[in-house]
Amino acid sequence: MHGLGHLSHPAAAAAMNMPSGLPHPGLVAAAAHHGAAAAAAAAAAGQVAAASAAAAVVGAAGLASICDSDTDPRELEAFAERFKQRRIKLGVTQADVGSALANLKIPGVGSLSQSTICRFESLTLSHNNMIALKPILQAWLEEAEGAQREKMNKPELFNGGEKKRKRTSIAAPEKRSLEAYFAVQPRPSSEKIAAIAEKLDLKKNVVRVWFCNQRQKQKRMKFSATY
DNA sequence: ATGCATGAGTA
DNA sequence: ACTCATGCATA
Repeated sequence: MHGLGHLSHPAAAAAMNMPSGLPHPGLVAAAAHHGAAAAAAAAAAGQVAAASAAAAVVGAAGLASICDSDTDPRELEAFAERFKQRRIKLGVTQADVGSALANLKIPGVGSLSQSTICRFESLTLSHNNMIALKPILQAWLEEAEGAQREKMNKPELFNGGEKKRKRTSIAAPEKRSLEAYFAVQPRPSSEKIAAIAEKLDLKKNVVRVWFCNQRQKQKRMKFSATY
């Protein structure tokens, strides 16, 4: 219901889909989308992209490593932990941080959900996503600690007769089967998906999305070796 | 904290 | 039809 402008940026757009499989990309790719939150990621991605571009210029052809501390997994991990620690010290919840980001008047930066803050702290986001969010959360942390006496508010009360989204739950047996299929073929064809769906008596779309989410999981910082 | 889902951007 | 960032709903 609330509208924060959308942004379009060639830099981020040009590096959207990563060439999975080849020598790991030290590039920054991030996408913008979703309402207000979209703008946030967009801005962050833009900044990082610019920085990477500058550093990339050095490596002519053969080299492709970015020794930037901001992209170093260890640095991110350390920051995430420090962040959580200090956040708790401030007596602020993950949800609070998320909404407070909007009050931080960074151009194009809106609010984020409790889910995203949680995932940032637990490193269960993609490496690129972590890099994009770090500067934003760091800015919030500094401001929050600086004005530790201020008050925070988030009077967002709006309601109507909106239909609640239902979360379909896949039973354990079916889930095990899916995992088995995934181990053999992480990217089944549409036909294969249809077959699996029928066999497990699940909607084809549910199966398709399950595979998509499973692939994303593998790319999360915490479990991916492809930093 | 995490499962299933959406939507923009890309190919 | 996929990837990727992100979120609602829920355990």
